[in-house]
Amino acid sequence: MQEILRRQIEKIVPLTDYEFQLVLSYFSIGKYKKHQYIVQQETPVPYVHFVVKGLLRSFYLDQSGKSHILQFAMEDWWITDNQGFYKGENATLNIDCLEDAQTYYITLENRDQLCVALPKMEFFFLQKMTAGNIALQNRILSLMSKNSEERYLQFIQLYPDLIQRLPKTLVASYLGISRETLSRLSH
Amino acid sequence: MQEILRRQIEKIVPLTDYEFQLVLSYFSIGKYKKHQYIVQQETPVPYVHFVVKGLLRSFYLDQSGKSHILQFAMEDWWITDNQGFYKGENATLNIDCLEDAQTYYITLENRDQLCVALPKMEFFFLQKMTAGNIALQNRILSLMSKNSEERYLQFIQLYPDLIQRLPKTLVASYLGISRETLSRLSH
DNA sequence: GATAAAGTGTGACCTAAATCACGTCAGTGG
DNA sequence: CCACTGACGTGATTTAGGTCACACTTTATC
Repeated sequence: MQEILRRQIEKIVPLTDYEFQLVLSYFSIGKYKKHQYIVQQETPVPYVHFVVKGLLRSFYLDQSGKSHILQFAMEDWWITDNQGFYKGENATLNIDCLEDAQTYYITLENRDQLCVALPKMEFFFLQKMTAGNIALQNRILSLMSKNSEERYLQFIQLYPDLIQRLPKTLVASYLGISRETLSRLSH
Repeated sequence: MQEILRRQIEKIVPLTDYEFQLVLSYFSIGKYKKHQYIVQQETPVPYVHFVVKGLLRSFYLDQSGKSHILQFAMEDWWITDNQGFYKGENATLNIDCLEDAQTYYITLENRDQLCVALPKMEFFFLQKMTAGNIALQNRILSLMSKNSEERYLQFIQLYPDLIQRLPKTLVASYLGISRETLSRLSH
């Protein structure tokens, strides 16, 4: 179970058994049930979560009550409200579980201390953050330059494994289109 | 001129004079004229640029020939094609100068070596990347949840200094709306 | 195993924004 | 000083996608 985290880190920096145990010692384990919230708008965001099992989503509720999915996170993904977590502000997003889930979570203080104890972890986090940036930029360009169908096809291609676990309603909300429009696309 | 870079770094990590000279030694200075390209689609992306003077933009040309502005960069901002630069791929974006410009630029190898020579710089880059992530996520939510007018007003509010230096055509292209629609907004 | 709650498809209609097509004006460069 | 280019506004028309309203099916839940 912890191997999944180790494997991800080792794709970027090698770790001895001892070092990995050290890494782990900064994390806690959380178990959550479907529909459970782990971050709620207007409340603090103490943790970033590494998903070990299950499926979560972060979403924004706009003034008119519509929800917009910013991110999904299944096994091997990280999730939090970045703005709240890194700037120490209250959440603007909600995060809840689409399936029963288990995560390793860490506070910002612990993350920073981990980087002091094991400096190569800072490089790991920098690489992850960089990869996140690239993905976000591509999503922006996709929103600006592609129509609904093209975005849907791109999503299928990028996340073939995710799509099987998601109702189309949620995919639509991620793509920024209505449920009905998506329904009409998949003939 | 170099003070602008020093001030930005020192907002995150303190530097001695010696350390700052060390930092600088990894950068080169580039001067560019209005309309000049510093990154071109389908070619390598050797540098990330810190803008010291002037104004640049990165944009994506889609299949139909429409251009979509991903980012502006004026003094005190960083700019590159992230995907090309960090993954060592050819550019998918173009970057050109909207005004005569001057930058400090650095290769990925030099950045990494700088972080070895002065580890706190890695923390600096991590913080910058994190801030970038937050901004990108907010932009995505804005694209998904706001209409043209709301996005325009938000832009004015976020970048009051930028807007004075930009023709509305380019602002429209950044916001993902047509020139004409933007024109009709500002009554 | 009954009842409720999600998920999905589809028709009818509406609307924000794109597109096309002008005209005007300012700046720039030969 | 003239010609060209880019910026900007504005009308007329089109269109992708949103919204509303139903029906039907599948999945949870007590």
